[in-house]
Amino acid sequence: MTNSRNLSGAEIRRQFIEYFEELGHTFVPSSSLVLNDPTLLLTNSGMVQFKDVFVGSDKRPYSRAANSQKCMRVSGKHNDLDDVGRDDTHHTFFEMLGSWSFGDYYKKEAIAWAWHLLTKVWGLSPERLYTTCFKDDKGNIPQDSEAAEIWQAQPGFIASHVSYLGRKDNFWEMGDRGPCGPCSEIHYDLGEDLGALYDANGNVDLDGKRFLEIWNLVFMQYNRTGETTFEPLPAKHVDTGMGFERIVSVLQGVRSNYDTDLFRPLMDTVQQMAGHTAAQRAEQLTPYRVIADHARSAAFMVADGVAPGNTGRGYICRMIIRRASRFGFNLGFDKPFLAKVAETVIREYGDFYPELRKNQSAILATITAEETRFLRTLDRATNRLENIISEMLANGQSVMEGQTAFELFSTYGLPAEITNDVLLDRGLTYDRPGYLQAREAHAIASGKGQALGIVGGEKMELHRELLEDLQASGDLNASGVEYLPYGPLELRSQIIALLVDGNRATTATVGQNVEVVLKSTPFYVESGGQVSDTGSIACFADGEQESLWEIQVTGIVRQVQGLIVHQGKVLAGTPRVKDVAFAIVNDQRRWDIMRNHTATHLLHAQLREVLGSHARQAGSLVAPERLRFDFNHEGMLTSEQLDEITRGVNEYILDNYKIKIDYMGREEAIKAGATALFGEKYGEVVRTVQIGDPSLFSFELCGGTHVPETSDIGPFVIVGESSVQAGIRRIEAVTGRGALELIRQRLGVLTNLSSVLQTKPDEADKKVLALLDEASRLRKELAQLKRDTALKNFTSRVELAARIENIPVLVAQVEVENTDILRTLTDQFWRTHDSGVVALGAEIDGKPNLVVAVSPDMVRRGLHAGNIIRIAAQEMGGGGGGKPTLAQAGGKDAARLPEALQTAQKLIEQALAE
RNA sequence: GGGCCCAUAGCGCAGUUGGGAGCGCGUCUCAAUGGCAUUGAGAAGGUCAAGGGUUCGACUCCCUUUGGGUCCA
Repeated sequence: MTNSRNLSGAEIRRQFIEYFEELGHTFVPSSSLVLNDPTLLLTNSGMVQFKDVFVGSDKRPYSRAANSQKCMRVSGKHNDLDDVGRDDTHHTFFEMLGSWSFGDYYKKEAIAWAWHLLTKVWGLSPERLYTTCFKDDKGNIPQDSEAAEIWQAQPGFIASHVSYLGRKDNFWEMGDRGPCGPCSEIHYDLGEDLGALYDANGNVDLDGKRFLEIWNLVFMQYNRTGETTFEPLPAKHVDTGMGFERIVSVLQGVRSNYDTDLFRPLMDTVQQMAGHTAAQRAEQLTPYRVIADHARSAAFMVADGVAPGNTGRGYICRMIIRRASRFGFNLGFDKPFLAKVAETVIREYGDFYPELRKNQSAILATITAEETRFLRTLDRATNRLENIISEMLANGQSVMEGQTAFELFSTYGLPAEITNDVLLDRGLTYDRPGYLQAREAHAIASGKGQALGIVGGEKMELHRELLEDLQASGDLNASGVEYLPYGPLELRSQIIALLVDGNRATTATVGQNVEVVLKSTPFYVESGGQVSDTGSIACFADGEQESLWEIQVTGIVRQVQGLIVHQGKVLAGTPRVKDVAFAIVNDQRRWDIMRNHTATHLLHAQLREVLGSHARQAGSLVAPERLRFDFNHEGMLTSEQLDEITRGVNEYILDNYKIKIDYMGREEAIKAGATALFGEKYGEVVRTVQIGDPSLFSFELCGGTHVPETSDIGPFVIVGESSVQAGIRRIEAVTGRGALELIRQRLGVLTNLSSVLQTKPDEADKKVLALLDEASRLRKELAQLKRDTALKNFTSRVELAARIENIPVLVAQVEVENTDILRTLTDQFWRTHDSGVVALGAEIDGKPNLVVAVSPDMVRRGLHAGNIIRIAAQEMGGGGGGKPTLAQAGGKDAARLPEALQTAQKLIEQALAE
C-alpha cells in the first residue's frame, strides 16, 4: 500500500498525467467547454477534442496523448440537474482523465498500464477491482476475449473478476455509422457494508451501490458501415476515460465525491459565510453540495466565455447560478453570495486551469450580476403572486390553478417551489397535476422550433473522398492544399480537380457552376468571423494580357481539413484539370476586410479599456462593408462611452502602430497573455497578432488577415450599438472607404440642415433645440388662448340655461378647437350650477362631436350621460359612451349635429319628466 | 430556434368591457419650526417605447419594429 490516502486531488491529477507522459504520451491541455461543434452545447467527454482525429478529418503531431478534460453534463439520460447535490456522485461539472492512442499501441498496453497505475502506483488492492468485457447480445460482433485474456494475465489479477456485458454497457459508438468498438470497464468494490456482491441472478452486481465505475477503456477497432456490418479499422485507437472525482474519492478513502478535497474547501467557504456549526452543515447537506457543485460549474463556464442568457449554453449557465441561489435561500443568504464560493474555486483550481485566474474579475462580476438579476426577477414575480393570492382569498379559492402556477414560472421566472412555499404560508396550495400538464404543453409548443442546425452532411463525405483520391494520386501531399492567405494576393498555381454539379470533371465550359481545387491558394477561407475572399482564377498564355479562360470565384469551403474548394462560375474559355493558372483575390475587397479585422482588434482592446476587462469578445463578423462585434457587458452603452471608444480606436489608428504577427507554441502564447477566443480550435502552434509598442495593448490568437500598419485602416466610425441578449451587447462599425462614404453623407445632411436653419453647422443642434422649445411653448400658449376664448364666449350662454322641471338644462352648439375644450366648457357650467344637465355639440375638423354632463344628484334621479349620448350620436352617424356623469361621442355627418342635439334635448326632457 | 410577459413623470408603479393620464418617492417655490432623515401649502415635469392599422374617438384592440424579462429546445 502506498501513501495514497494523503494524496490531494491536484496531486492525483498530476500523477496521472506524469504517469502517461513517462509512457511517451503528450500532455494535451483540456479544451474549452465551449467548442465549435454545432452538435454539442458543451464539452461532455474527454474525446470531444479528438473527435476529428478518430473520424479522420484531423491529424495531430503525436500518436499518444493524455489529458484532464473539463466536462459538463446538465441534462439528458446521464444526469438531471434536479438530482445534482442529492447524491454522492452526480455533478454538473466534472473532470475526465484520459489516455489516448491514435493508431499507436492497443489493448495489451492500455490494459497493462491501467492496471499498473491503479495497483502499483496508487496501491489499490486487486481484490477490490472488477472488470467487464464485451460480448454482443445481438450476436453480430465478435466477443472481446482478447481483452479478457489480457486482464487475466495482469499480475495479481483475480481470475473471477472479469465479466461480460452487452452493447448497452460495453460497446462504444459515436453514431449509426463510423468508428466504434468494444470497451472494458474497471469497477471498484467499496465494501460489503454497502450490499451483496452478487445480484439475484448470481452475477457480480456492478450496478449496485457497492460498486463504483472508475475507468472505461474504449478500443476503437471497427468501422460500422451498415446495420449489422462492421469492418476492421486500418488504424486502431484507444480512448480511456476515468472520472476524476471518483478516483479521488477512492484514493482519499471517502464515500462521497463531496468529501474529497475537490469540494471540501468550497463547502467550508459556504459554512463560514452561513456561520453554521458542523451539525448545522450536516443538516443542510444538499444545499451545501448544490452550491459547491454549481459554483464550480459557473466559474468554469464563465471562464470559457459563457454568459448567462436565455438561449443555449447561456441558459444552462443561468439555470445553474439560479439553482445555487435558490439553495442559498435555505441557508439564509438573501444577497448575492456565490461569487465568494467561486473565489475559492479559482483559488483551488487556478493552478491547473489558468483561465480561471485570468478571468477572475469577469467570473465574479458575471455571477454576482446574474444573482442580482434573479433576486430582482423574484421580487417582481412575488409581487404578482401577492396580487393573485389576494384575488384567490377574495374569491374564497384555496387551490391555485396549475396553469397560473406555471405561468408564474414560465413568464415571470418564479420557480414552482417558491410559489408553493408562499402559498403554504397562507394555507393555500396549487394544482400540481395541472402545473405539470401546462409544462408539458409548453415544452411541445416550444419544441416545434427548429433545433440547432447541424452542418456537414453529404458534402463532407464527398470532399473527404476527393481528398483521399488526390492524396493517393500524388496531386496533393499529406498536408493537403497549400494554404497561403497571408502572402501575395495573386498566386501561380494549378488546377488539380474540377467538379461540375458535384461530379468530377476534366473540363468545364462557359456559364457552368464549378468547384475548383488548386494545389495552393491565396484565398482566405471563412474563419474566426472573417468572411471568405472572392476573386477569380484565370489562365494566361505567355506574355498575353487577355486570359485564355477565367473563373469567377464567389465562395470557398473547407469541409474537410486539407481540402479547400473554390466555388464559382466559368466566365470565359474552357478550364481543364492540370491547367496552370493564377488565383487572383479581389484585392480591394480584401483590403476592406483587413481594415475591418484589424479595427476589430483595436475595438476589442478599447472596449476593455473603457468598460473593463469583463468586456470580452462573444462573437464577431468581419466583412468588407462593415464589422460587427459582440461582447459581454451589462446594460446599454452611454453616448459618452461610445464617444470615448470611437476616439480611442481612432487614436490607435493615427499613432500608426505596426501589426506584429508571430507563430509560437499555444501554451507559450497564452502564458504571455494572448487572448484566445472561445469556441475556436487552436493547433499546437498558433498565430498571434500583436499591436502596440512599447506598451502592448492588443495581443490575440488570430488566424485572420490584417493590415501592416494601423493607419491603413483609415477612419473608424461606430454606426450602431444594440443588444443581442441579456448581458451581451453588439457594436457595428465601418472603416476605410465605408467610413469615408458615411462621413461624406452625414456632412452633406448637416450642411443642408444648417443652410435651411441659416446657422453654422456647429450650432445646428442648438438651433433645432431652441426651435423645438419655442414650438412647444407656442403650442401651449395657443391651447391656453383657445381655451380662454372659448370659456369667455361660453360664460354668457351658461346664464341662458333653460329650466326644465326646475332643473337647469343647457343644450347648445358651440365653436371650439378640440374635444378637450368641449369638456372644459361643461366644467365651466358647474361653476355656477350645482345641479343640472349640459349637452354641448361642436364641429371639430369637419366632424361632429358631442359631450353630455350630468350632475351627481341627477344621476341619482336616473339620468345617465352615456345612455343619452349613445342614442343622440346615432343621429349623426356615430357612436359614443362614457360614465353616468360624463360622456362623449363623435360622428361622421357634421350637418346633422343640430338633430343630434335636439334628440339629446328630448331625451333629457323625457328623463326629467319621469 | 419557439412560447409567454413587460415598456406610462427623474425612480418605483396603478390605470377592469375604448370616452377627462394618475399614486408614492424625488425635484422646485412659498410658509411654519432655533438644529436633525421636520411639517404644511402650491408648482413644474408625459409625442403613455417607435411606426402602421381598426374606430366618431386608442395608454387601452390588431400588426410590425426596438429594448427588456422569462421558460422550453
